[in-house]
Parts: sequence; structure tokens; C-alpha cells
Amino acid sequence: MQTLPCGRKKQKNPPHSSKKQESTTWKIALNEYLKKENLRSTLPRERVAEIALQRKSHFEIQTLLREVQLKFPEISPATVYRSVKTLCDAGLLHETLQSHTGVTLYEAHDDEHHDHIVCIDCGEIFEFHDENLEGAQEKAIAKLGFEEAKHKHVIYAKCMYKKRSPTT
Amino acid sequence: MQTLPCGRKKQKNPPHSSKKQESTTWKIALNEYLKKENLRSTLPRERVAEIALQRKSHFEIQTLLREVQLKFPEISPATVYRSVKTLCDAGLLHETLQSHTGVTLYEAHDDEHHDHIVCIDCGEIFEFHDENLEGAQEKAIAKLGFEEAKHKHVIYAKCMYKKRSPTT
DNA sequence: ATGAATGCAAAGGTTTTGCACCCCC
DNA sequence: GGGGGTGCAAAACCTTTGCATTCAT
Repeated sequence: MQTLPCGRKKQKNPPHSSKKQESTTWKIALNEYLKKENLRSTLPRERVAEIALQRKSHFEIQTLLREVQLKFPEISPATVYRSVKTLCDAGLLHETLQSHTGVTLYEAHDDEHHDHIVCIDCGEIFEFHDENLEGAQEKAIAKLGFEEAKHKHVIYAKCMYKKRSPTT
Repeated sequence: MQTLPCGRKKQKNPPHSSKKQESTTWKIALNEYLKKENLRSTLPRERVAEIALQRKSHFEIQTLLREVQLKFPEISPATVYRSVKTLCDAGLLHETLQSHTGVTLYEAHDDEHHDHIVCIDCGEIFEFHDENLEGAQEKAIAKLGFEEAKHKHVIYAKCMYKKRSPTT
């Protein structure tokens, strides 16, 4: 979750939420998936999962890769890539969108739907949800004959962080 | 420009439009830009520009690269990449969005603003413009404190091409 | 013990860069 | 003739793959 453009923090996990429970939820889900698919639960994969899933916002695989390498140098890049793939298959992670530089970003799966605004200046990504916009979009899609479907809605705009820069 | 989801063709350049004039417009703009920046107008760059700018819809740089290599084997990949960069700087081309496979797409600059729908099944890209949606989006952005700005709006949805596929 | 998972290194694919040469202005 | 542009090849990067080994079940 990102800082809102106005500078305030949007608290996704207020101080007294049931955070601890959350952090084990994915382990259960992961193991369920692994069992179902006759895959095995291993330490390297769990570590990658841990690091990937505790990230609250969008990350690129390179960032994850570096963090894993830092904390667990013995885990190879190949394993990170393979684990991310598995986590996507398991539905715990999904590709969200491309950053303003064109890199694929991942995000922990979240049941509440949200759209994204990517700042074309600073690259910051903001999540938001707007009923009116959802409605208008649905209508527009329907008018064009598209089937109702999940959508990723990404708006590239300018946040106000850089407002100060004068004429640069 | 793409086939509309309903199967009809949307004709962007009807048979008797002033197509010829269009095809030289970019040369003028390009040369203006080059002059302004003290750059030189050269044949390889012009050829890349020609091929890139005559494409009516979205293309990936790899496709362009292959087409250039095919028509002008003497032009090196490096030149293609460099030319695309220059054309972007000149405002004649711009990165549009990512394809459903995550590759950056380019598009010839077009004054009329449009949004994109990417079909998550077949990858087909459709352009559209919807006033209501634009309005709702502007409001949503404003509410979040974002500065009015150009936006790229990409919706990933399902078109109906694959409706026939039964249970695959 | 069986086969999935891993680490390593090599391969693959795309884009960038260094450099000598070329050619536009 | 000066400096931008080009082609070539090498380098840089990121990701995937093959294979022997390890390890979960």
C-alpha cells in the first residue's frame, strides 16, 4: 500500500488488526495447493514465499531477487523465478501491471478489487477504488460488446510530488 | 486500428481519404525536430521511421526490428533501437502500453485521444473512446488529489472471440 | 526409493555500448 | 572537417534450461 498523493498514509493494516493471523494464512493456502498438486513443501520455496508475500505493495521480480539473495545467499535465482511461478499458479501472487519503466510487477493476491494509478513522473503506484469509475467502465465495455470480466485498470497520471520542480 | 469485437471492421482510412498527404506529414515533423536539435537526417533513420510510422496500430519493437531487417538487411539492430528512441523523443512515436504478454508496445502518435482494451484471452488490442468513462476517471483522479494530466488508460478484459471454445 | 526441488552453470534472447569508419551539414 | 550516425561485435542483463545432486514424502 502506498502513501496517498496528499501525503497522508492510507492504513491498510491499522495497529490492532489481526495481522499475525494473516501472516500464516498464506502458508496454509500454499500447503493446500502443494498437496493438491502433489508438490512438496520445501524451505527455499517457503522463504521466497515469505519475502514475496509480506510485501504489501507492488514489486518487481528483480527487487525480490535481490532481497532473497541478500537474506539467503544460498538460494539461487533459478529457484526464485521458479517459486514465483509456483506462487502465481497457487493464486497467492499475481502479475499486476507494468511499472512506468515497463517492468512486470507482482502483487500478493488480495480479495478486494482495486485499480491502479501509476505516476508517470515518479513511478509511484497508488491503489484506489471508485464505484462511479467502475460503473462507467463496465458500461463502456458492455457497449463495445465485451464480455464481463475481471479487469486490470491502470491509469497513468501525474501525482503532485513533483509539483515543486519549477522549469527543469 | 483493430477489428471491432463484433467482427466488423472499423475503417480508419476509408478508400478515398487523403492518405498520401498523411504519409509525408511525419517527414516534415521529423525534419523539424532534427533541425531543432541539431541532429542530422539520414537514410537509415528515415527508413526505420517510415516502417514504424506507417503501422496503423500497436507494434512491438521486435516486430519492427524483424521487418526492418527483412527489407533493409544492412540496417543494424542498434540503429533500429536508436531510431525508435529518437522518434519517441520527437513525439512521433510513443510507448503505448504492455501487451498481454508484458512486452512494451509502440504506437504512432495520434492526436485523437483514445483508451485501450487488451483482451486477456487473445491479446487483441482495441481502441475506444468513451466520454462518460473519461469523465468518471477525471473525477476519480481529482478526488485523489492528482494533477490533471494526460493518461494512458488500459483495460484488460475479455473480448468475445473465444466464446465458442467450450471447456478447453 | 521415487521423483520433485535445488544449485550451478550454461544457454537464450533482448537491448545497450564501445569504437572505428562514414557521411551529412 | 567536425561531429553526429552507423554497423559490427562485444558486453550487459534478465530469464530459462539441463543436469547432477539433494531432499521431502
